[in-house]
Amino acid sequence: MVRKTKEDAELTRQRIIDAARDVFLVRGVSRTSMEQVATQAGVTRGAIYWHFNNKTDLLYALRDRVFLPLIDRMDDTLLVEGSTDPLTRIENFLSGTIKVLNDSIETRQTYEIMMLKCEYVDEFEAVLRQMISTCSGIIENVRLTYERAQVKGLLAGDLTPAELAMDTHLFFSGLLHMWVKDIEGTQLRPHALAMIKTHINLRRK
Amino acid sequence: MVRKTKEDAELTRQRIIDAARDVFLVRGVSRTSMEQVATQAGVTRGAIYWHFNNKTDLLYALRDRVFLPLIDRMDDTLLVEGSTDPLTRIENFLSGTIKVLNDSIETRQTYEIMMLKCEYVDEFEAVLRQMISTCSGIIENVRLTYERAQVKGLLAGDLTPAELAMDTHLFFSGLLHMWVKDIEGTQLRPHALAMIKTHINLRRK
DNA sequence: TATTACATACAAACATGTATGTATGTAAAT
DNA sequence: ATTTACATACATACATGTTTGTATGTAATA
Repeated sequence: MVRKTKEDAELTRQRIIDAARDVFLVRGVSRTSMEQVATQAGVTRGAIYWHFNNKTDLLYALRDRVFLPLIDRMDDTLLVEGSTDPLTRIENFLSGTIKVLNDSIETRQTYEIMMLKCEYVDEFEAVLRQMISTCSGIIENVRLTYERAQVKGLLAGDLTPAELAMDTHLFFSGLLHMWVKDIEGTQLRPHALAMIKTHINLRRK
Repeated sequence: MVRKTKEDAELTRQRIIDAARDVFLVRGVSRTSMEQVATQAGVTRGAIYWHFNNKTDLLYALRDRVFLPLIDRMDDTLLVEGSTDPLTRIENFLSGTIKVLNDSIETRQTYEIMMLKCEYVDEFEAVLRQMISTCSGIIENVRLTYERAQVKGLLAGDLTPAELAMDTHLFFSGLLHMWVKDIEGTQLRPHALAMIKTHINLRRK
């Protein structure tokens, strides 16, 4: 039994998180035992319990590693006025998220676990509430961006930015769910970016 | 131990399904033991195993009781030409599903269990595949209905019926997910019908 | 030396599926 | 109409296994 440096301990911790992700993906969170995670990580259960209080904490760590960077990215894409028009900024925000899903297997798998492989009961219901709260933030940012588009005369039809933002949010929420469910990546994934473009074009004058 | 008539046995079976739904909703499918379902149903585990092979079969029964009628309803609303125009038929199909969710606690709870309280692993992955297959059928029916709307000159913009059908499907998929997640029914549920109307209006000339 | 980052051992609880027991329904024979 | 044989619809008991969390041990770091 070899004690480690702090850096080594952190590597062990990350290795445990990676292992959890692998096993959660196959077995689902509830049916995964801590022994299985330990085996996958090449440590013992004692090590897991040193780093994490329980399975839920492990799942939190897994989730935070992926979702926090995504949320940080959101403000950059939507609210920072650059050379692109507001509608293109919304499109870039949506397609950027799809690109991250395409590029990062970690992100992809974490989404899949959160959407299809865990049950929102007990202490985990709070996570659902957080997700809904994050959605409210996103909707607000999209609404603000649609307002900018309206001011610039870019919007078709006579719907309000709030209505458009809600419609877009529901569209994108559905897209994410269907994207994740397209496990073999043949039915929806190849078309996701085109669908986003279509969606934005539907509201462009 | 009193043996029952066939009719009584069927009542026992339905009572077990109802009990399972109640317990699954609170504890999640995986964390629910068959003993808990038995207690809730007022029978013993032996009775459950008489009627169902295992927990997965019980979950199938629960699901089928709700989803089969919904799927049957689909063709009626979309494909049967009545006095209403095709866009209104799409709107009625979408809002009709929301109305069923509002009116039937059983439907509502089953959706919640299927979306938030179970993990799609092992034998249950097949259910996910079935759901995706059902979605394809819905998309096709919506596309056909959008085509009818196009022939009648009701569509705004220059998108194809296939593109519109896909956008609508993703919107509605997102709406269902967010609707189900609005557990306290205060954030999205009161506005769902209006959002559907908005969505359809966005494509009406 | 004290603390850390683990590994190993212990204790307890729970859950599943199956075997067996039992009372009653049902159809057929008398 | 009564009796019998069988099947049914459960309840109870059995057998087995797994999993969790915690206590304790241990080598290395700080």
